[in-house]
Amino acid sequence: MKTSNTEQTFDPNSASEAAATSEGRGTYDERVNRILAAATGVIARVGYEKASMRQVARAAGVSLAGLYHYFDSKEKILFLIQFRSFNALLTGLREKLHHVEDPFDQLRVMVRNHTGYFVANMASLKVCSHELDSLTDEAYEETFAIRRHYYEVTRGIVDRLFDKYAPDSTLDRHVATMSLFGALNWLYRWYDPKRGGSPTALANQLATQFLHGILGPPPAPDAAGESAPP
Amino acid sequence: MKTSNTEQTFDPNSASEAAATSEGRGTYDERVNRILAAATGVIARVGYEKASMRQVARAAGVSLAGLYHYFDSKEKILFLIQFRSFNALLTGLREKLHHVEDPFDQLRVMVRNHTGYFVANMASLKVCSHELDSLTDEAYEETFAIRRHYYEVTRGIVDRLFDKYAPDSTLDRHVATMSLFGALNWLYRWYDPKRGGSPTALANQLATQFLHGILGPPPAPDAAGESAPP
DNA sequence: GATAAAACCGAACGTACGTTCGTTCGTCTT
DNA sequence: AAGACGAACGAACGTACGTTCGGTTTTATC
Repeated sequence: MKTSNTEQTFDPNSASEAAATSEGRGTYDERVNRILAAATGVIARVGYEKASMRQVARAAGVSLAGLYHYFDSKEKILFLIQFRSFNALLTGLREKLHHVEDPFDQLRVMVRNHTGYFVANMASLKVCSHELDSLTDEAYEETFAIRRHYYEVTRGIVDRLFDKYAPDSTLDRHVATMSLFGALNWLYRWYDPKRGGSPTALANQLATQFLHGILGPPPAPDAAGESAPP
Repeated sequence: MKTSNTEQTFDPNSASEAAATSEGRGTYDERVNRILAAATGVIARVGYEKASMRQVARAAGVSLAGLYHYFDSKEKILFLIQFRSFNALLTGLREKLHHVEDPFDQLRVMVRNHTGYFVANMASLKVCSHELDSLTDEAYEETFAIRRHYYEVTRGIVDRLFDKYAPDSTLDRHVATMSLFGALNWLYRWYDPKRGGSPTALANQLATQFLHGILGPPPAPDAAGESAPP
């Protein structure tokens, strides 16, 4: 009995209860993941609306009807791709933030986490950045909720940055946060891991630009000792 | 005889030779522009692939067949929307740059030009930012060429900024330029003119963040007199 | 008011899509 | 050996799409 995908709900927990019911070629979860990976590639290349289930089936090495044995619908495939990516981004970020205190370092952790996941899963994050509005109803609401959590965690870092290092700044914090997301979510349009610099250099530069951008030139060499970042 | 749209080429010059051959409801060009505006709204709302010619025709107040009297194909409609927007962005920027010398001010001009055109034509720029890869062959090449020119003008400003104010910076100038485009092209995802601040405040903040971001804190209060922006 | 061109439209054509149906083939369990 | 179930597939269904065709109405010119 398969637990999640053949049901009608949008519960994205994908682990089967039984570990390996059939070993024809990998477990059930492994076959799901392989098909999802193929679908991610196709959707990233041609876009969700233009990607046909026949294309996905061919790329995954199954028949068109076989595809529907694993997924209820085309939208469910997109939902799973997005939900898993956003979830990985968010939980990865929350874990890494536990070990860091200063908002200056937290911002660097956030940028490194995002670019790191991007470089390791370029197709997935392209689909996440480009197909934000392709889901409908509950599937949309559910991914939207995670994205809002991701925003709020990031916004919290930005708030603490302003409060600690630039409490008198007139910059709008929402605009600042969204400009950071813009720089990050635009990566899929131009970054080429073969030609661009190393992922770490990319993350460092994006974080540095953002930090200098909102903290600006130090007010003047006269204030108290807590005005300069460590 | 109509000059451009009914031909098979992708020449986007839209001015008819005869000023007003028909006055039923506006000139030929006015009718073309009204249909294009309606198409822009539909494509911005539901996406290019999902937008049907029937939907566009209904929004424009013409029949499905009547639509094909003005445009050869669906792709040509998207091409015209993108070509005209990119062209307006680029020529507007080039004009405004003529009166400005310092790269610091030039960058502010660029950001103001882009955000200003965005706020005045939100649907068009959403289509331009989101449907970059929906054109094929010559239509794609032609819009790609303008986008490259737009990049090169902006990159020139960034280069002069670095050369004049931060010649020893280790930041990658391509990454810096693309992060600026990311912040600008992501606007359509979140900026709401009713709730967000004024467009000028938005432009000022984005320009300030970018300038401080790449110029960083002044190296130290010991260098020569040309290290601080005017 | 006749004539020609432009403007416009209802109806259809062919195709590709997402999804479903009925069935077969193995492989477990009993 | 029998039964049950997961995995997989070929073929089809209904629909919506982009585009075209043949014709009618409107407008401009003489």
